[in-house]
Amino acid sequence: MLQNTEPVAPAYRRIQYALRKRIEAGELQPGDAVPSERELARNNEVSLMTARHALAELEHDGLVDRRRGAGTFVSLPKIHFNRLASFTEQMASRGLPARSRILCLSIIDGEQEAVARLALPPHSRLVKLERLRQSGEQPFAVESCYLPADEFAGLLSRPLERRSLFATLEREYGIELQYADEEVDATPASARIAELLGIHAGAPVLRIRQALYSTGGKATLYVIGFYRSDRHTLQIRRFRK
Amino acid sequence: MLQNTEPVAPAYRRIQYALRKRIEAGELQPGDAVPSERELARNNEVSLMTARHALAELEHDGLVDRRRGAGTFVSLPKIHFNRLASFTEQMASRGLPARSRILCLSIIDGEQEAVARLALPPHSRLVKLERLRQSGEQPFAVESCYLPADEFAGLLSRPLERRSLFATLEREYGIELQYADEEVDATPASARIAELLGIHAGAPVLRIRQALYSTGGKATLYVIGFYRSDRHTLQIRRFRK
DNA sequence: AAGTGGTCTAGACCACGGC
DNA sequence: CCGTGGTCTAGACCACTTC
Repeated sequence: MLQNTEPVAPAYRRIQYALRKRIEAGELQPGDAVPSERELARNNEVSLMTARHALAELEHDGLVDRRRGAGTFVSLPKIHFNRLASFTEQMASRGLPARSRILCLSIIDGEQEAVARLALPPHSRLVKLERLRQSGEQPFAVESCYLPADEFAGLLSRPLERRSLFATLEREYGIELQYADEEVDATPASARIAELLGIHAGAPVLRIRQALYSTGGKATLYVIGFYRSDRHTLQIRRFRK
Repeated sequence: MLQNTEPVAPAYRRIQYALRKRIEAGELQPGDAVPSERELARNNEVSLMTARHALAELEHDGLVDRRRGAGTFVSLPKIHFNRLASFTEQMASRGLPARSRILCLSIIDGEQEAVARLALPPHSRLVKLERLRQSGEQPFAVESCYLPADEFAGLLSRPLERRSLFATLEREYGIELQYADEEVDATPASARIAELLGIHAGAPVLRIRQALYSTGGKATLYVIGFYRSDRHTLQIRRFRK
């Protein structure tokens, strides 16, 4: 007879989940000791190896530090370097007011560069969303996003004024963005860009071209942005190994 | 009586080491199956958990992929995105000829920005090394490096024309560079930079300021570089999580 | 069906840290 | 000294993939 086998999380996952929640809730602060392997084993009625597995993975994820002879401690909140974040998220993390104005939202064709970067057949139709990014009243970037029209034509009727594109893609389309490859260079502002950004034509702006990939390595979004370089610097951390 | 207890690597480390060597030697190619947990346990006379530990860490390090029911396989050689690399290394990885001309190598003081970024006392003396970077005969960047003069005055008599600064620091000074924080923006070329790079004054160039940190998070090297943006674009990969 | 990785047990001894 | 994490055993059952 078939049991009603609802999938149950492994013990070590449940232990991790409980600890994560206590850390996120602030009940366990950075530097605080978390329960030892033996304690976790007793309290959760699992063997030492299982409790150990839970803590070892948490350490690997950077949530805790383990010190032999001393214990396991909540680690300092890790700074996310090189994290792919939406404009809205970036501004929020700096405590700045984020606004954007939609300059263009339509279906286009003939954007060869975007089509190529999205690995689509030539002449594919695209949704184009162009926005002026502002911090308060100060404009500092013009960003154009391109997506395959086949899948995302519905975006034309979404409230993109109010909700971030990332959020819409993730919540309404179930898209899980994974990473972006970016190409950065410096270029003189065109007359149009200059006017939108309130600078002189020909002034240097930072140009960032991003191809964003979702689960499975599928290219789903291509973005070209022009940034006033007096109001925006790009921060990167690179590692030797 | 004290045994001659020469420290011996744990069993799982020895297993990892052996597998790593076989992979590096090309005996195990990407996609090839590596011995299963049970095989490793038998052959190395360890328990299953120990063999498992060895493979689990190798997976975590990205050397192998594990698939339940199928086996453990050598993973595709991972590409190092966002790797901190010297000019010499970067050019080599693209198969381009790298050259540089030293414009200035001396001890200076009064470079406040560099002093601040290196977290040194206000009027510290610095070694300044300024170089014109060329790919073949084409100049494409001017880079100025600053290091604390106290530690690195000896650089003045090193053969920096022939050997990369990174290599000199790593081999002769035992410095282990770990990571760099970079700030990128666009700026108009000054008259001097323009002349060196063979472009017009005021043309947009990419400005990259790097603080390089060695083991222990110590700031060791500060670099300001100006890059012709028609010959150099910066590539970054950002991750969502 | 045979083999694989995933989870887990109920112990053991060791090396190390802090008191 | 005691408690901590680090390593390890000799098994077990399960879920999954491959054939």
